[in-house]
Amino acid sequence: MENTPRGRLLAAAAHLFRMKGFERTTVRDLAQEVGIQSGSIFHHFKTKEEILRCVMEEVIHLNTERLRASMAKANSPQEKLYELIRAELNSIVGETGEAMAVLIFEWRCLKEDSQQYLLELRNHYERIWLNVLEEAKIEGQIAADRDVVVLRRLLGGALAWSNYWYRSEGKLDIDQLAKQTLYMAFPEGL
Amino acid sequence: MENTPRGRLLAAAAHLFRMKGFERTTVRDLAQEVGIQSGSIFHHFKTKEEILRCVMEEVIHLNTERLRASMAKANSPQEKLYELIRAELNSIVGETGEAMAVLIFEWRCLKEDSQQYLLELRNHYERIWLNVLEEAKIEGQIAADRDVVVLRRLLGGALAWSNYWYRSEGKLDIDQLAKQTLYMAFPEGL
DNA sequence: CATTACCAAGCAAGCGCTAGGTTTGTAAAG
DNA sequence: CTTTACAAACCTAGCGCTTGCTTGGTAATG
Repeated sequence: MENTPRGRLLAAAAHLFRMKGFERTTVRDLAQEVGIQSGSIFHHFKTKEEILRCVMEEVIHLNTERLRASMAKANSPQEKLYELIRAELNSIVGETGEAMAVLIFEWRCLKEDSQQYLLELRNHYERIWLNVLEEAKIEGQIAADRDVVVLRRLLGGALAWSNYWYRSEGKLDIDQLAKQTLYMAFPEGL
Repeated sequence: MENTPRGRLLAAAAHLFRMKGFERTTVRDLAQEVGIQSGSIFHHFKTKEEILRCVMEEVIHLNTERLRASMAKANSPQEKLYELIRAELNSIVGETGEAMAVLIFEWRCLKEDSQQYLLELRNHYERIWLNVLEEAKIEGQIAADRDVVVLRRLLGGALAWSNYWYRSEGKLDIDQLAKQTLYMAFPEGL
């Protein structure tokens, strides 16, 4: 996030929303976190909900870009699968982890139209995944009788969950976890 | 849930908390759902938080029992793994699905001591899983270089996620999904 | 001298929860 | 049977507090 008043607010919001949840975080909490008065927030954002939407929008954009970048350096389908997993894992347990958790947990706090808009962004992200999975299936890295959509959902859940339990200070580093996940999801490819 | 005023309140609470979240659900919403006045709720529960705790407590107990029951009819480690997956999947996408989602999403709304108490119940549940996984590893159904705790977490995430996307009306039934999950997680055993 | 960033004060609405009284179901006592 | 007793279930009314947000103004920057 940029070091503007707006950027600082979004960073603080991601942190507080993650810790306490959107509803339990008051605009006064948020204001205190960045050292301004609660009313001043509404100079930067129209509503509290807009802050949430911006946090989510930003993290989706960031991670879609990350996913694209990781595809650039991968060649074989096998390598692509590993890089996808590693990229998503980094999104979830890395710097953007708080915002990712917010994206998942505070979804219901958005109004209908915000949900619709973000859903489209999210679909672009998922398309990247599905394209690679379909390609890998054609090339035989994934067994013919497996549904790639179901596979993506199972895998997405497994990865998303790591936000809950994974701590980078532990003995398991991200690349190891990515390998374990790859091994779990794509035994045929190894 | 029993058909008592209390039971009806808990069922309605699970439903509303799932749809709107704990904070966004007011005691007035809840009262309207069961057809009483908002003040009457506090004849049955001391606080709103207690309602949440009871919903969670009940679903953990229910599912632990379900897990135990499913173990009773399984023999081989392989069969046990399948039954565990099937049981957890039924907890997540079946009747208790709403309460399960509440357990996951509204955790932060609990006070510290409620969290501590429920964590212990949750640990009993997880122990059943880990015992079976460790047994399966000893018997060679799980490769020696795989960490069963990590495996359980990946698998737990994949299953929990199904609460998001799985609809029983679709073409994929629960047993099929359980098989796909088993296949993903334990390729060695097949 | 406009734009951006902020403060101070407070409003209207909604919140969880309480107090005190009323109804309803049940079962023993007369 | 009827009466009495009593607790569980519920209602009415509203208190005290917090919430998101507004308004009208000030200070600093370029």
